[in-house]
Amino acid sequence: MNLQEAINVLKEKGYKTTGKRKDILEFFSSKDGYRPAKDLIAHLEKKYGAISFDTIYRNLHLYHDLGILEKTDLEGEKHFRLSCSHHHHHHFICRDCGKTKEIEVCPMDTALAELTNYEIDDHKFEIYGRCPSCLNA
Amino acid sequence: MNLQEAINVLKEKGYKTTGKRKDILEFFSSKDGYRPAKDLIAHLEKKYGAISFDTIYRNLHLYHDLGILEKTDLEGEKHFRLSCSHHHHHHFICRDCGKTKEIEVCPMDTALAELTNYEIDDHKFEIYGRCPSCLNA
DNA sequence: CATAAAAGTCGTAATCATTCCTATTTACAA
DNA sequence: TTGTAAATAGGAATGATTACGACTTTTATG
Repeated sequence: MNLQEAINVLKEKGYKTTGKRKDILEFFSSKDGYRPAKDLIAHLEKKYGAISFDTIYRNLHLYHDLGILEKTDLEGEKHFRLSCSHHHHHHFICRDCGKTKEIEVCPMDTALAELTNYEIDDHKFEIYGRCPSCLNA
Repeated sequence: MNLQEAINVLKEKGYKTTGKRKDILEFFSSKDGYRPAKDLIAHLEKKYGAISFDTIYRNLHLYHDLGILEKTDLEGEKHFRLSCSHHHHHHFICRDCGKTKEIEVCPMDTALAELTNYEIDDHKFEIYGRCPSCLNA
């Protein structure tokens, strides 16, 4: 999903497109990895001097509910990135820079065979480590 | 890993086996799912009336470092369970009762082919939902 | 046993991410 | 342009976790 698509989703659903909402989307569309709220706060404070936590977290949740942002829990902090909605896949996540690489393999189809009579809501397959550019630096 | 094995690991590494350390291990060996610190605190308070956070978290970290406990991040809370060290596998986790079911399939071998030049430290494959007994209740 | 050093624990304060609250401001439809 | 529901500000509250100095227990050793 890109910036314009995200704004369209917002408008279609009847949400207002405020300056800060656009700023938040621009922030994530300029990154290609998972980012914690604190990075977003730091970014917006450069422009506005101060920003309400409420604005940050309300919009992060809204975007997540609308499918605009993906979320993952990394060491007690929620991290977000723009959804890559084109197809189902998982991520390698660099623990230094937060950048992600798509992993095409998904083990759910075989795993489901082991889970008859279970209700499945969600699943997570993530690989952690260091990406080539962080290894060289 | 069972209670006695865990105590052995503790002794082998030169750590003292105090009453509270045994209590903590007994707590986890009596459960078969991931439990948050707050459940452990509630359990120990029944016996001791009050317990220091320091004792709880210090020992949870120690056990995790020693490989006695496995850890996962669930909605901003760290959850722990006794390691099932016999072989590599993953878990289904019930979001109601916390109980887990082992999943044998692991996609890492195929995923690694997509990650040449990456340093891989860890990976997580978890399936979330509701277990049969919670579905019936 | 006695005992002392090391390791563990206590009680509480501090920290950090996140949530909550009320007053004020803003986007946008009419 | 204006009315109003939605959004934001500013800061207090919450909940999990970490930190710390003082005190207590475990365990090795004589």
